[in-house]
Amino acid sequence: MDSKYQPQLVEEKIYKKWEDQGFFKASVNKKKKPFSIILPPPNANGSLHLGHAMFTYEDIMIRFNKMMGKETLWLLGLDHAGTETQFVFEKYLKKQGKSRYDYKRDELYKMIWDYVAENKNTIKSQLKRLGFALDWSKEKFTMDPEIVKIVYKTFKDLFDEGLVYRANKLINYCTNCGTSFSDLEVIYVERTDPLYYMKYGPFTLATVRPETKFGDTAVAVHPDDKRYKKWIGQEIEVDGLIGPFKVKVVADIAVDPKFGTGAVKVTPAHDFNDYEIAKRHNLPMKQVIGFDGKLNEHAGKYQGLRIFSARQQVVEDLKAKGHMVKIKEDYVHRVGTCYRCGKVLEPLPKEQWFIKVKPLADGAKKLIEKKETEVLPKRFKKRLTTILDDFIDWNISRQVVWGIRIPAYKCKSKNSWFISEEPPKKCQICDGDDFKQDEDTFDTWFSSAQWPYATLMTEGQETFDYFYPTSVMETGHDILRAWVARMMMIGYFSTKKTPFKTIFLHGMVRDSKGQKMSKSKGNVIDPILMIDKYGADALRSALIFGIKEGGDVSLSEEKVIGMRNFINKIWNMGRFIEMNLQAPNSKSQVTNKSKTLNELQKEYKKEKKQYIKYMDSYQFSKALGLVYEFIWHRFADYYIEQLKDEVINGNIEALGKLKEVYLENLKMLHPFTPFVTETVWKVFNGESILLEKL
RNA sequence: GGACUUGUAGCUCAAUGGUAGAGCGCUUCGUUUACAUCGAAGAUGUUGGGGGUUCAAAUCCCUCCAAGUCCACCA
Repeated sequence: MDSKYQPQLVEEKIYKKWEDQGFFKASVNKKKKPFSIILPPPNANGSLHLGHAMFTYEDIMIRFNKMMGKETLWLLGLDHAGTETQFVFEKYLKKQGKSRYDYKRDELYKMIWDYVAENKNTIKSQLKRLGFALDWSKEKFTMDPEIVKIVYKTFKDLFDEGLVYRANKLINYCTNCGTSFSDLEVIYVERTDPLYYMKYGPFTLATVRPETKFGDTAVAVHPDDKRYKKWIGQEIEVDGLIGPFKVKVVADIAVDPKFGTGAVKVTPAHDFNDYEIAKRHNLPMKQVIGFDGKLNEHAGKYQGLRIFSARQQVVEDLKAKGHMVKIKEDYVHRVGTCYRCGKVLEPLPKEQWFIKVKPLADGAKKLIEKKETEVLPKRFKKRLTTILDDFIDWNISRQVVWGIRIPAYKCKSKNSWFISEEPPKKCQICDGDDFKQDEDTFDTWFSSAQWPYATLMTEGQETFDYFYPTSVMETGHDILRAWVARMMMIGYFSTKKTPFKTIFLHGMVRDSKGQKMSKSKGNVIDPILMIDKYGADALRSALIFGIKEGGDVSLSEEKVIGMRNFINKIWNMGRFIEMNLQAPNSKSQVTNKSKTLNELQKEYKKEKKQYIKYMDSYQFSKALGLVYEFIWHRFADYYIEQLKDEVINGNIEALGKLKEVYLENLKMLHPFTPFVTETVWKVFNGESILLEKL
C-alpha cells in the first residue's frame, strides 16, 4: 500500500467492476424485503451540478439497505425538460444566427433529440463518477415510448373522470419564448414603474398599464365607498383615445378604497384580478394584446405597437388630451416574469388543457393524514399540506415542440375534442373524419409527476408489485410544490397508493459564506472538478458531514480538502494494520493489553449500535460524524497509539482486534465513502465490501 | 400581508432540558515512526437583546432585534 490514497487511480476501475458484476442490478427476490428509490431525473440538457451531487443521500440509503440485507433498487432516468431544454437549444440556435421558426416541427424535434442524446451521455458518466449505485439496466427517459404510453393513459383517465378540461382562461404567457406557463413557473420581481392617474369619464383612476385601456369593460369600486356609491350599476361614458366608449360601474370587495383613487378600470383579458372581477359580474372580455406582444385591431391606431411603446404613446396622447391628472413616478410593485428569459409575462386569454386539482390534492392530503406518506424533516409536512390546500387548477399545455405531444384531437366540423393515443377514425358526434391534433405538448411536470409508477410499470407487473410504492423520495425541498406534491396527486390517482412511503428532503448547496451558488456570482463549484482533484468520497462526505438534516450545506473547497484528509486517514489506518500483518516479526501470543482491548471492544459496540440507530432514522450526517469521531480520534489517535508498540512487537491478539474493529468501521463508512472502503477492503479480503452484511 | 427557518468560537456549523463541541483558521511543540493529507498541547464564547418556566435553559414559553426561504400578488 502506498503512503497516500490516490482516488484517481482506483475509482473508475472500481465502479466498472461493481457494474460488471451486476451489484447494482435489482430483481424481484421474494426472500428479501425490497427497498427502492427512484432518482429524481436530471434534465437532459446540460451537466450535473452540486444539487445533483446531493443525491449522495440516496446512494447512502441504497448501499446501507443493501448491506442490511434488502433487495435494493435505485432506478435512474432522465427528464426531457420540455420548455427548458428547448430554451437552451434555442440559445444555441441563436448563436448560429437561426431561430426555431426556421425549422419545421419535426425537424426541430429531431435536432433537439440529437442534442439531448449527447447530454444524456455526459450526465450518465457523471453519475458514475459520483459512485452512485444505480441500476443501469433499467435506465428510463421521460420520452421513452413505453413511458409516453403511460402518460397518455393517465391523461385519458383524468379526462374520463372529468379531471381534465379545456378552457379559455387567463394564463401566463411569455411573448418572447412563445409559450404559456403554469402559475408555479412565474417569477415575481420588484419593479419601480410610473403610476398614471387619468381622467376616465366622471372618475379619475390610477393604473400602471394605460395601454390596456382599450380592453376595459368596466370600472370597479368598493361597495362601501361613499364617494362612488351613486355610480354603482350605472353606465358611464368615457372619452377614449380612439373614440368614446361606455362601461359599467360595478362594486367589488377586491377593490381597495385606499389605493389610488379607489376606482379601478377592469381589463379582464389582461389582468388576473380583473379577470376574477369580470367572472363575478359577468363582464365581457376584450383582448387587445396578441400573443406576439403587440396591440391588436381593437387598439385602433395603436395596432401593431409593442406593449411598452404603446404605453409611452398612450401616455403622451393622454397628456395632450389633458386627461393625465398626475404621475407617481416611484411606484413600487411586483410583476411576473418568465423564468427562462426574464421578460415580463403577459396575462393573456388562451384555450388550454387544465387539470382540476382540488380532488387530486384532497387525495394526496389523505395520504399524509393517514401517514401513508411520511415527511422528513417534519417541518415540511405542514408546508406540504399548505401547498396541497392552495393548489389552483394546473395549466398543462405548452406551446413548444420539445415534449410529449398532447394526445387530443379536434374534429374540425364539430369543434369537439377526443382524447386518444391514436388519431380517431370517426367523430362520435358528427361522423366526420377530419381531425387535427393539438399542436401543444405537455408541461414537463405532467410526465415527471408520474415518474415513480410510470418507470416501474415499464419493468413489468411483477417488478412493479414488488418495488411499488417506492421506499423513499429524496429530493430538494425547493421542488416540493412543483414535483413532490404533484407526484402524490397523480400517483395516488393512478395507483390508489402513495408513490413513496417516505419523503426525505435535503437542503440547498451554498458557498462557504452561506450564499446561493450562481453563475453570475461566480461562486459555483463544479462537482466533477472536485472529484478530479480530491476524489468522489471526499466530495460526498463534504456534502453530508456536519449538517443538520434538511438544512442547507455550505460547501467550500477547504471542506472537501478536509474530508479528503479523512479519506486518506482511513487508508493509512488500513496500511498500518496491513504492514504489521505482513511483517515477519517473531510472533508473541502474549498480551498485556487486554484491558485496552476490552475497552476498544466496548466502545466499538456502542458506536455500532448508535450508528444503526442514526441510519435507521435518516440521520445520516450524525451517523457519519459518529464514525468519523470514533475511527479517527478514538480508534487511531488513542487505540492504535496505545497498542502500537505491542503490535509492532508481534502481538497478534492486539493486531487481530484492531483489524476486526477497523473492518467493521469500513463497512459502516461504505455508504458514505464507497471507493476508499472498497479499495482497502479488497486488500484484506478479495471480495467486494458490498457483499458484506452490516 | 401569511407561513416557516435561522441567529452558538474569526469563518461554516453540531449539541433534540443535565460539564457549550467539531471542521477550517490561529499559537507552541513534535517527523529514521501507518499517515505532515499526521500527532500532542493551547487560545478564542454574556449561545442576537430582554423577560418567564425549571433544581437545571443554547435547548421550552413570551417579547423585541436581525437574516433567509416559501407562499399570496398590490390596480
